[in-house]
Amino acid sequence: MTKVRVRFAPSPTGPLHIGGVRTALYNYLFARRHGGTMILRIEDTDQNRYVPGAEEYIIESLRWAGIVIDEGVGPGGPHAPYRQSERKHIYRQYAEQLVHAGYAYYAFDTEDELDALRNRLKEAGAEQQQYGITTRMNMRNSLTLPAREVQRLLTENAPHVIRLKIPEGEVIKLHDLIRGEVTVHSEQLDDKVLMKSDGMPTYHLANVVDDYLMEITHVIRGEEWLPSAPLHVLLYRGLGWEERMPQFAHLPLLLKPDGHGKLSKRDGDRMGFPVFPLNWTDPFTGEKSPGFREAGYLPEALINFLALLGWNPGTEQELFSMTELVESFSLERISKSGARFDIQKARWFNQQYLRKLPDAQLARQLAEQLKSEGIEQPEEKLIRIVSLLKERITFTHELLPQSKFFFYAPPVPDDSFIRKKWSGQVQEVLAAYAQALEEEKNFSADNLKHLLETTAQKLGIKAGQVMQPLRVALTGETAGPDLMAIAEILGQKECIRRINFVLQYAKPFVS
RNA sequence: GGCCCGUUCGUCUAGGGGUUAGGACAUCAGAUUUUCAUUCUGGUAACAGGGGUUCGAUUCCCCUACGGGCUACCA
Repeated sequence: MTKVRVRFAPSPTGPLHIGGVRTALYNYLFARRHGGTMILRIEDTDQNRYVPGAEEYIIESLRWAGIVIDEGVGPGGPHAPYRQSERKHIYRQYAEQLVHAGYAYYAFDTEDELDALRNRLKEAGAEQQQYGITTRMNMRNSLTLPAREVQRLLTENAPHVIRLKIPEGEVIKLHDLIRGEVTVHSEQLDDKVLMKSDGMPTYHLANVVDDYLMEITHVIRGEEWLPSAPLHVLLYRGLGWEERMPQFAHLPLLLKPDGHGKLSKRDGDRMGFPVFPLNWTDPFTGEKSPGFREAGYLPEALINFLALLGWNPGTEQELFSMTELVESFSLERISKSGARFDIQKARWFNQQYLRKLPDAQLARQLAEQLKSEGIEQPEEKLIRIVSLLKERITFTHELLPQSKFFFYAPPVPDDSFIRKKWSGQVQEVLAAYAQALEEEKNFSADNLKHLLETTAQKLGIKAGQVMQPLRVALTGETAGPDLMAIAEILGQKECIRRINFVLQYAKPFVS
């Protein structure tokens, strides 16, 4: 096999959709698996839909996700430029080549004329309203107009497009690596515009020309392109490039978590999760879209989650590093049907990956969060705190809220809690415990626990019965990590102070 | 509407002519724990329907239903 070359070819019309990230990922995995090249091409042939910042957003998203671009916009390469707007000058000659070979034609119809055609067909109850085999001879184009008239219009620079001339009565077959044989009758296809009147190519022409020129071997893209794939086959054929036509693989779509249709930004907003890799603010409307990065997802977790949405390794392994994904990836194991987007599973992956993070790294994150509160703490202490928390959280941003009591003395406990859990006996044990802590030299969790047990025992009660009150005294919470480990970190003075504070407060309730 | 693609637990999926139809997330129950979480154990839960082919079909074929995509001088 010739050297694998694949491309990810988004259009810069807004933030990159999460489905686009998955498409990029599969391209990347396939390239790496076969020692090939991953190319980024920007398909900005629609000047009306261009959104400033979108291209940068795409590049930053891929970088964050760990998808490395070998060639294309960014790193450059032998086929530069990789932005289609900058390649504008190269498309027209191919379109004209098609015209000369009889595979395409000039069309001069105005928008009104096209509308009229559609309406006419609609009223006549036609199955499809298209500019094509059955209708092209009724329109104003180089097939119907005298040659001299066409020539005149062209030299006068009259607005026109170039349309593909779909052949009649042909069955177009293409082999899709995921779906197998796909068959379409040419009558179903319309005479797609190849060159627009603004001089830009449409997607169909540009993608075929560029894929050929850039020596793309495999086109891996979303299923929404499947219906136009036969058209592209015709283009390769007309251009005389059929020999070097890339292989196609049309990926199943990412679907809404509930209901029907493909995943959209609305679903994320509605159900409270991102559908974009990074935060995005629309430069025109100011509308904000949340991103996975800012929502606290680790790129490795998101990638792992995405990889398994539509592909599986055939083993029971669930956790994959990028390297492992590369090793096991294959197009054959991509499923054919769309995959519902289940954010629960994404959360689970994040939890798994968060646990694997070194304590020092989590401690740095916590230090960062504390900084915004104007608090500074020794790294060594933060590492101890973080090690207590890491198995209990899903996102790093939970670090601060879950550890606040280490840095702030808790407020007085709820009256209702006191009424339920407090007693003279509890009060007595806690007082004795605070007393014992005063004299304690060894402030290790083990020792503190032992001390609590013996203190409680002496007063004829089990340690378990004062655990909860003690937790509230120390942390202000009724749930949390191992209390004795917390006490150890809090330190002698702070523990005693907090216990005494609560003792004072609770006195009126028990006397 | 037309065309194309698809359909295994709630979700992601494995499997495949004869299986107790497997795993993961979620969910439920139990165990552990000073609480919560974790962890461990166990449970509930699926081959869309109808016809063929076959000794036998969830698996192969056809039809129906349902779902999705496309149907622009957008990608």
